Amino acid sequence: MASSTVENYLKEILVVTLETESSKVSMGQVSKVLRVTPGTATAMAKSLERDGWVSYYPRVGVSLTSKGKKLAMSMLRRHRLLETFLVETLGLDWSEIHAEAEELEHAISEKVLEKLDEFLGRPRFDPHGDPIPSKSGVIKRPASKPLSEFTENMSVRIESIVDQDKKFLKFARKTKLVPGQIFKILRVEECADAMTLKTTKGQSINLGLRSAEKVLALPFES
Amino acid sequence: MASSTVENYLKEILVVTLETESSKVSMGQVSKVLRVTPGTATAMAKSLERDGWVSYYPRVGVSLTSKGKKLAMSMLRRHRLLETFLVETLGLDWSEIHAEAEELEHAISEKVLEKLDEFLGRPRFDPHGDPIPSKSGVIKRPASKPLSEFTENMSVRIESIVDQDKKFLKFARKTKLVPGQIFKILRVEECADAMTLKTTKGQSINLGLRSAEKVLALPFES
DNA sequence: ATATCTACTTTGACTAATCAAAATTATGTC
DNA sequence: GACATAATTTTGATTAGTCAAAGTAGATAT
Repeated sequence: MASSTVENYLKEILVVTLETESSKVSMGQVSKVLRVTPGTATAMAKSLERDGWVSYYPRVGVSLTSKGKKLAMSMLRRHRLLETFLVETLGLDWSEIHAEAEELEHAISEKVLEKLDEFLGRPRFDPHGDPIPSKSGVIKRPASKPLSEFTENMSVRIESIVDQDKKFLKFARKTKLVPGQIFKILRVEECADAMTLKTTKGQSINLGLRSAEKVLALPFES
Repeated sequence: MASSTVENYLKEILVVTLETESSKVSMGQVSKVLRVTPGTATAMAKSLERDGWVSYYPRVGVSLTSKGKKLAMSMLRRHRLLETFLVETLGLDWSEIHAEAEELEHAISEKVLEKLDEFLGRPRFDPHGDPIPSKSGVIKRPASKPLSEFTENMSVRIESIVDQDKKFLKFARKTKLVPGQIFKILRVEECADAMTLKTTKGQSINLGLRSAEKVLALPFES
C-alpha cells in the first residue's frame, strides 16, 4: 500500500509530466512542487524506484513506471471528482476546494469514489475545467492553450485555470474568468505586456500577459 | 496539529470511557482497541500527556483532558456524520461504512463538515442509531439498554448496534434488527441463553443472549 | 507470606519522512 | 581549458510510530 506521501509524489510527478510534455521530471522540479529540500526529493526518488513506482536516472530525473502512472492517474481522478463534489454538492467556494480535496483524496476508497462518481452523474470535467480521468486512467485533454497565445478579435471559451494561487482564483471568479465563459479578445498589447477581454455582456477585463498564461482557453466559434 | 494517529487514540479512549463509564482507561484496553502492543500504548500515553491530550497515571491508565475530550468528540462527530452521508447520500451498505468513515474522518476539515451537516439536514443520529455529537461537543444519549435486559412481552425500539463485526451487521440487516425497528419480546430463556423476538409484521428471530447484549433498545409504548 | 501470574513498562531496534549542510558533478562563460 | 555557478547527491541527525523481548510491580492464591 502506498502512503499518502507516495501518492502525493506520484500525482505531482504526473502533473508536471503532463504540463511539460517531457517524460522525465528533474529532482529540482520535484522538490519545488512538493516543497521539500532537494535532498529529500533525491531520497524519495530512490525509495519510489525501490518500490517500482518510478525509474530514477541520477542527475537527470524520474519518470513514472506504468504502475506509478496508474496510481497517479487514480489520484488525479480522486482529486478532481472530489473538487466537483465540494463545489456542486456542498457549495464550497471555488478558491478553497483545492486544499480540501488534497486531503480527502488519500482517504477515499475506490468503492466510495465509484458511488460518488455515480451520484455526481459521471462528470467529465471538474470545476476548474480540467478533465477527470476515467476509471481506467484515460484522460481526454481538449487542445486548449493559454489566453496569451490568442490574437485580437478571436472569441474564446475558458477551459481551465492552471494556477492554484488563492488570490488569483478570487480575482478570476470576480471577473467571471471561469471555465465555460465566453470572451472576445479586444486588444493584445505585446509591448505593454497586457491584453483586454470583453464578456458577452460587455464587461471588459485587463489582464497582464503573465496572468494570461495561466488561463487556458479554446477558440470559440459563435 | 494532531496527527491522525493521535486522533484515533483520543477517539477510542473516548469511546471506551463512554462505554465503561469510568474516567480512566487502562493501557491494556487502549492497546486492545487500537491493536498495538502494550509497549506502544504506554509510549503513546506519555507522548499524549506531553502534548496535553490526556493525563497518564502509570500502571493505572489515561483519562482525557478537556482539550483531549474536545478533539475526541469532534472525531466522533466526524465519524458519525460521515457514516450518515455514506448511507443516506451514496447508498453504501450499512456493514461497510465504518471502515470508510474511519479513514475519511481524519481528512475532512471543519468547514467541509459543516457544509455536509447542513446538506444532510443536521441529523441527530447516525445509521447505527448512535447520537451525533453537536458542534460544541454535546452528546445526547437516550437511556437505551441491551436487548438482553428486557423481559418477556415488552415492546422495544432498536436504538443501536454496539458491535462493528461485519458478519453480525450483515445478519442484523437481514433480520431487520436495525435502528428504528419495533420488536416484541416473545420469550426469554435464561437457561438456554436465548430470546425470541417478533417484528410487527409477524416475523420472528432467535437471538443468543451474547448477541442480544450488542443490541441497544428503548422500551416502546404502542 | 511467599510464589505465581498478569498487566504494565522499559529498552533497543527499525522504517518513513524530513532537514541542514557538506560534497560532488554538470554547465556555462570567458 | 579553467573557474564560477547551479543542480544534485551524500551524510548525519531528528521525530513519529511501531514491535519484540526483557524487566518490574501488583494482585491472587495457596
